[in-house]
Amino acid sequence: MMHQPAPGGVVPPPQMTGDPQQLQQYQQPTPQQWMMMQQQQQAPPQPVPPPAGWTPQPVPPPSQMQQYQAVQGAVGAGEIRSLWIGDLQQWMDENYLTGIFAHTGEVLSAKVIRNKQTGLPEGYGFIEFISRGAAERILQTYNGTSMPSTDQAFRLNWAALGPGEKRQDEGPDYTIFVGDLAADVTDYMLQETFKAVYPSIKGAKVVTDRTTGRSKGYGFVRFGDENEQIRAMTEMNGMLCSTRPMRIGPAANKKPLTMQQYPKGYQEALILGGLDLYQLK
DNA sequence: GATGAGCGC
Repeated sequence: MMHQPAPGGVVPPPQMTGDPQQLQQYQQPTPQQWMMMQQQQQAPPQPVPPPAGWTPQPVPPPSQMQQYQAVQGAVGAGEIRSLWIGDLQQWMDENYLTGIFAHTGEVLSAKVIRNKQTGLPEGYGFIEFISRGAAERILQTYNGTSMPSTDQAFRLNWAALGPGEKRQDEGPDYTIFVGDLAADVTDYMLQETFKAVYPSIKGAKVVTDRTTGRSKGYGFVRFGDENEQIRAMTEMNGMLCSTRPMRIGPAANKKPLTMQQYPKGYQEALILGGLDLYQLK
């Protein structure tokens, strides 16, 4: 196992006594506010505005965070020290997120992304730590384990961008399906397996069960270069990743190309064929 | 087990 208990200085949470990858049905003593909110939430499945009293207490940042705020400027600028967190439930707010890691003293802030129109959480957020190392420890230690007060697994990853940065299209992705993966294969391992031979690799993702966080045994690898995608389909089929040979197939692309990504002649054919432009945007 | 969906104003 690559994972290790958090090194000195960081008190591991109580559920972290064993292998973090072994999911536990551990239930932490439940803060009442969260439970109450959870119940409110479950009763009427509301599409629209958060009930008043959604947030039990406004978030006064713990005083220790302010100390670290000062440190922040000294920390390497441009260093990514935020984690992206997904699969959040609706009642999980900034308080909840910072609370989880408060004992480390290394959390700077948390942000839950909400829909601008409805104000409802989008199901993901960001957590900023005092350093990349701190964030990495959290990622290693918690990813895949149960979130407090739930049997929902943490889904954590590096934040790809800093706040305010724009995600730019680097062109289309060429994706392959990879099946027969061993249970221990992670996004990172999958990507590394291809990286040396296919430099255009953009990312790899192992599909996991939403609640347990366990691998479903298949995933996707994205390339920037179509030729590398095509080569990988044959060259990597049957190659070992972790302990098992991969079975590679074409990816069923759920996300259609944008109109600009089609070759010119093909665009016209689509239009003549009555395919609406807006379906492709 | 067999075709996801996840990046901030």
